[in-house]
Amino acid sequence: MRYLRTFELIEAVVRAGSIRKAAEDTNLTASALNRRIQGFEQEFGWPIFERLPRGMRLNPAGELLMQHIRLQRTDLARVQSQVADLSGERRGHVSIACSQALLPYFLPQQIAIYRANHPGVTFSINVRDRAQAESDLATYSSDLALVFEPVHLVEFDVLYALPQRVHAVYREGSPLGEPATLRLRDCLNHRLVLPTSAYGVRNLLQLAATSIGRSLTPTIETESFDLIRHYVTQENAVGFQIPIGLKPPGEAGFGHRPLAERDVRPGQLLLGQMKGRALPVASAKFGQQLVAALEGLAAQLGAS
Amino acid sequence: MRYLRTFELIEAVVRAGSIRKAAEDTNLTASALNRRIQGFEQEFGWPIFERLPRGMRLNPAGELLMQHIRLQRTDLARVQSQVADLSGERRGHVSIACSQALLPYFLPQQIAIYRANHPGVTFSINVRDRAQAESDLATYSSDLALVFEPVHLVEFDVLYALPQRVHAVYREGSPLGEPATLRLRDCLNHRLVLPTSAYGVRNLLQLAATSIGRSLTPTIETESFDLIRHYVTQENAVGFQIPIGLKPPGEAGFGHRPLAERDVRPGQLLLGQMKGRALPVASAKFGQQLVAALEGLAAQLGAS
DNA sequence: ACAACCGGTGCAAAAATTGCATCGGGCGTA
DNA sequence: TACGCCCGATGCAATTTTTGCACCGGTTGT
Repeated sequence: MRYLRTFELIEAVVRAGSIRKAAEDTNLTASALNRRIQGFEQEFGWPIFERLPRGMRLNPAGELLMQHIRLQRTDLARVQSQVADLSGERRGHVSIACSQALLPYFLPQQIAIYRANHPGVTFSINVRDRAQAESDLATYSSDLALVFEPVHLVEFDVLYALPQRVHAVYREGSPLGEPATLRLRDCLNHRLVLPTSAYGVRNLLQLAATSIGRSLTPTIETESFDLIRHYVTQENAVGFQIPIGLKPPGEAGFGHRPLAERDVRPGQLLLGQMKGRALPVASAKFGQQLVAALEGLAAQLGAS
Repeated sequence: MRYLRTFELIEAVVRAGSIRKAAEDTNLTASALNRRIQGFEQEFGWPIFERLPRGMRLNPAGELLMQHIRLQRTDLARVQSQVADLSGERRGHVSIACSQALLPYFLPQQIAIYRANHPGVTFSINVRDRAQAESDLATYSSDLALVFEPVHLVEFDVLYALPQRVHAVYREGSPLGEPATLRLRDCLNHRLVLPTSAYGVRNLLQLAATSIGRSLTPTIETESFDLIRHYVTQENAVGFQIPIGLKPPGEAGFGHRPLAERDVRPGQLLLGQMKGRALPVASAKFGQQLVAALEGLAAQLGAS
């Protein structure tokens, strides 16, 4: 869009940190770029950049303007998507920020189902921890977020909440599979493979451990849920996951079962979008599908 | 704003209904304007106008685009207002859609109070019936709406709700001033001066009359609340108003008192904005002041 | 002291926008 | 049926805007 060019240039300067570098990125001369920025500031009424000896940085007015630019861009995308929809084109793009737990089974399956009906729709899956996922929504980098135990919840519109108990993950044959109820204290006597504190599972465990006067001393701390799952098959250790990322115990290749609810409270897997935002058609519909799928899981849990 | 020029031109064409007329309004040639529209449509990807033998009309895609244009415009205004605010300028503009009942005393007083603290702020007061007020919000023509008994309430964010009983208005000395409680049936035996059915007061009365098996046959039906108030001093008739638009009975120059609640249910005077919208600083602050003022009135009613 | 950046500016070349003249087509009226 | 009127569209030249080039003054780090 030609008329958005000025905004693109402003964003380029923000990214590059200086006019000269941004000029290279945008195939323009520093002088031309400089004058467009100056021209915009004059029209806008206030400077939007601080001029530093080493380049340009947004001032507070500029930060406010950037919000506007982002909103403007995504709202245009929404309009175009709606227009495409009413033209019967059924194409579009879905951008979703999600926790790692959704990657192995849930999301691939849901995306495949959706794309079977709408082959013209493309997807971005942005793997984020729970704080990042929310800032993704706030900056319009993602349309939807599917995260476990988000942090802030302001500006976050919850579309669906699915309770998830924390599961312990262990090598088949481990004594952890034996007792009728799995208690946290039993797990803590094993070697621990834990996600970092950016993740909700760690957070829930931390709270639970503290309340029984224990501390969490992980043997392995990692950002990769995949590694947690696979490590417990190598060494006699215990990891923790939420069940949506796990196959049933029989098929998984390792054992897993929920921790007692009185020890570790269940967390919530939340599907949400940015508050008050009108989503592009494709994202809105995919969101509806996810809600239906999560409702199905909840019903299944309730039954079993 | 230079980069919004294309949008201005599109709006001019929408208003004028044809390129040639819009060209005159915008001091452009029909040819230049035509090519800008065509250029935009090409960039946008779809035509936004239907070409009729007698001119241009928006197609559905164009209607969607207009929403975007309006949002874009008002969001820019919000940013500029916020920037002005952080520059300490304390200027801005407040646009409010309101019922006639607010015009005589309430709004003038509130605006004066606000302007005493912020002389740089200007106001638009758009007098609207309750349906129009909501569409004003939806098209971003007004930032706030202060209306009695709105119709839809979707897309409407209620900032404050003040219950208002319907008052009968009558000439001083009228027998209506006498009974301990004023019943609707007593009023209906008088000549009636009623607002049209676009207004909430009429609506409440209609419901009440129907439920006691009576019908409303106005002697005078008008859109002017001012006329209602003044007419009852001329002829021995009864009008109806909400108290926020009336001085106390002693000072008003005519009598007024509430109808029995069991006859006519109280309506609600609602202060609201469009759902999910971030208001310009000046409007948001004026909204806060109105909330405080309405709370004051509610406390006063509760006490008396 | 010097090189390497930075943003800003005068001036001419390049590119986009605009105005003018004109075309073809639908619609109402005679 | 014919005519005038108003509509949007387009080729071409004039005009305005944007851009590139060369260069200035200033700060930072070596």
